[in-house]
Amino acid sequence: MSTRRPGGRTAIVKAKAFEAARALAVEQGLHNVTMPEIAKRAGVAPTSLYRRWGDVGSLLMEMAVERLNETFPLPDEGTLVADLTLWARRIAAGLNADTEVNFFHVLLATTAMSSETRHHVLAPRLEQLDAMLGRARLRGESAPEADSVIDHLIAPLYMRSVLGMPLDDRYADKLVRTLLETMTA
Amino acid sequence: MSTRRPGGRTAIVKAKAFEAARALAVEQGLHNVTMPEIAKRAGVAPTSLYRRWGDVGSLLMEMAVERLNETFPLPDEGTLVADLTLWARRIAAGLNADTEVNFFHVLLATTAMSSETRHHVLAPRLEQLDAMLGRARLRGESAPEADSVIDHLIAPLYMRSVLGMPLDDRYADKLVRTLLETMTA
DNA sequence: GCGTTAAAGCAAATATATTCACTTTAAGGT
DNA sequence: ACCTTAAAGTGAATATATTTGCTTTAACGC
Repeated sequence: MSTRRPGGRTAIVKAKAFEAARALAVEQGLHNVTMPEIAKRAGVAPTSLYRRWGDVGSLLMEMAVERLNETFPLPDEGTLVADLTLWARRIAAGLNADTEVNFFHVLLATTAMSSETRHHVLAPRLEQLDAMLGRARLRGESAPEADSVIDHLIAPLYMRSVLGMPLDDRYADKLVRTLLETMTA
Repeated sequence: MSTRRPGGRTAIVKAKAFEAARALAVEQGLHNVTMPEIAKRAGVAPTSLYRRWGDVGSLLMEMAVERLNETFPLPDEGTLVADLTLWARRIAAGLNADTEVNFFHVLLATTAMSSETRHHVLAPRLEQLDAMLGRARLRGESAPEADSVIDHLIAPLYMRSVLGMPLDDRYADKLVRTLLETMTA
């Protein structure tokens, strides 16, 4: 039988590879990260990385998804304003941090991505967002559509990061306010 | 003396290289485009490309900027709604077109870009936007800040393209409406 | 613990990108 | 037309990424 063996060494290689990839990405930019470099920094054999991930793009993508879920879990604070505010602030902080990879940069940098892959990666997040908005509605709050949140909260945050415009809590809060006002209007 | 010679052959090489780069980018994705491939398709020597642009990223970036300015000049239609609507619809159409490179994809894919380079590339566009909004104000119309246009018109369009969400004229129009309403509110 | 074998490591082969030293072509000034 | 030389081309050298075949290690089931 073919039994998987995700424990011990395998897990260690993955952790070391992801950490090396993250570090290299923030130090020298996503598109300068290569398999041999990751392998060297992680202290593992390049062959192991090629075998498991095929190419740098896939490795970076998996790393970024894992990090996204660990670092930016969708909040559940009891009110929608609180949830949105916390989430927006966290994203702003992450985009500012120079130890963090920008998830959307990775999404774009690893572009070969078929629409299936993209969907596979994004769908769970979208579900979490829907869940967050659903909870708000169950509490009797009025909540915007998920699409509106993407359009007027997430999109501006990432766009500003891409354009090199400053991002802070005040700005994040303003986006939340605009989003909720537009909805009631 | 060192006199430049941008005419004749030099211009032809540039045109052929840009066209080859565009075609390859839309066919196989930005990150699969290589110098040797561009050279082959363009029918020019790889050395010429390396000498002139240094690396693929710079070549793609220059190509994308040139295309952006040719394909999406900022409109001047006489009213702000008309300007914004036309612009938004053009961007939506460009993002849908499978013969067109997505400028922001390039901006991100060629990430090594220093903030100076980024500024250098984006500043002219920002000025054009400011000019467009300025014209509206001179006509006595009330116009949003350039930042708002970026946050609530440009950002959603590109974000939806990245996420693989559908983009059409109706959606573009809706964004324009929301933008102008939010402003007056 | 022990055996099986998934997954890592190693070394060498191959493919691909990039640079270098040099030659040829033709743009722009006279 | 003719010179000068910027810019393109050529072929070979080098560097770097990727693949391949084989060996070693150690995770998981008994």
